Amino acid sequence: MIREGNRTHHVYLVVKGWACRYRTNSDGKIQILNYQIPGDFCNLHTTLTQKIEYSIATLVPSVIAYIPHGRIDDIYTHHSRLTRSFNWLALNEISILQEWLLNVGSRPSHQRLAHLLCEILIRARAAGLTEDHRLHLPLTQTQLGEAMGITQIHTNRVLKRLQAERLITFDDRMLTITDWQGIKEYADFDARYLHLDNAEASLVNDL
Amino acid sequence: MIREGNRTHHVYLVVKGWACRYRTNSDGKIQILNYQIPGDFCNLHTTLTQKIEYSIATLVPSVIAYIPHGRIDDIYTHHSRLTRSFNWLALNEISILQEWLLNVGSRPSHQRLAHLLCEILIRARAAGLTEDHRLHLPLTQTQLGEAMGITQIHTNRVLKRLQAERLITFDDRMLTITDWQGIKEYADFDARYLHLDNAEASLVNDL
DNA sequence: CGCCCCGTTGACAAGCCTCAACTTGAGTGG
DNA sequence: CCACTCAAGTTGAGGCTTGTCAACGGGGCG
Repeated sequence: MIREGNRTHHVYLVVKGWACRYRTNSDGKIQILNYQIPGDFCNLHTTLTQKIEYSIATLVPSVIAYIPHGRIDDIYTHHSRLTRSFNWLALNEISILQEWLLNVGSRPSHQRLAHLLCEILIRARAAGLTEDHRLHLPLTQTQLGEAMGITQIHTNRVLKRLQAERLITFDDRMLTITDWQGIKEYADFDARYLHLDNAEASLVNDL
Repeated sequence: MIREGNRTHHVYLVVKGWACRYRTNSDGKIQILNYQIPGDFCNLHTTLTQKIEYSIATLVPSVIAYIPHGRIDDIYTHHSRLTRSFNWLALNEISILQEWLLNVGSRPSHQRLAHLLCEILIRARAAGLTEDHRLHLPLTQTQLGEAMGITQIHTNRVLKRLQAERLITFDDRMLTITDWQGIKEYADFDARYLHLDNAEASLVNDL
């Protein structure tokens, strides 16, 4: 959708599908910075600076809403309640990024994957994408690895391990958490950082 | 200064000294999320939710300004220009966190350290803490390691390596970048993500 | 003097990466 | 309908990076 370094005059909102924000370093390695599911903005940054410092890609065919910057500027100047909501979204992104940094910086790969899957399940559930503890997860092992800073091959081995420990099953893009309490403890996962009790969804409806 | 999970009624601003935000996982490992130098806010988060999800500590004896939340709320409702500045600060923190995530997730430890030192030099320079390419850096090897997700022992080895490659010297808390162009290329460092050309400092003066 | 924090160094082990080969399934073109 | 290609996944062997454990030195401070 957009490449690092370009300019854009729109903010992108995922309506349907999956997208991700990522950066590449000079070795060509990709680091995924966050996933976006329906209801998530991809590039809040560009509401204040038009230059974009990361790339955005859809991971499956998706429906994306384009919101012109002028519209956002309008909100900033005339709707203080909505402006606070935007601020809230930015701070929420900080929370998630901090958790990812903790995850990548301090947990071994099996806990790292378990933690990522926990986050994905909770966020997907909030977006209405789950049935019980099942979820269509359209990510390849490569893309999961890029979010955790490990290779696709190692992601494969760690996925096998989580399945062998009877915490999940993952076949044909269908993820099932078979032991939610177990994986939460295994991953040291605490959902509070996602702030899902707050009314972030209302912002989307107001637009 | 504050521990994870507490509540606070103030936003902290570093006036003099060094502080850091960090999280600990259940193994007791610490991950530093950002350093704060004079002019930096420690906990913008608490402007919207009073619960704090990370700990904050000073790294040297420091001077910290306490700004009551009421004051910030006042700004949100009456000063739209300043509100935008706060929003800008939040988005800037996102930029830095994203860069840290890229650093920890995709670079080997020697590049990781080099990149961190580049960032520190640039930010310290903007805060007027440098003389030329020298800087009093009051961080222990343990604290540097906690920002990069590596152990103190390995940090020691990597520091030696950067010195052996004649990129830096670091003795008695005095850091000198002896080859700025060299270390930038070595670390794959591009300062744009810090947004130092923008007028973030003006916010502090206005308060 | 003794204690503690910080840094230094070495030996060894574990985790993860790289390289490589192979399988499967979906899509494409003859 | 079949051959071919390509993306995704699987598996094994070997090596590099980083962690762990342990010991030691120096400096600040009670």
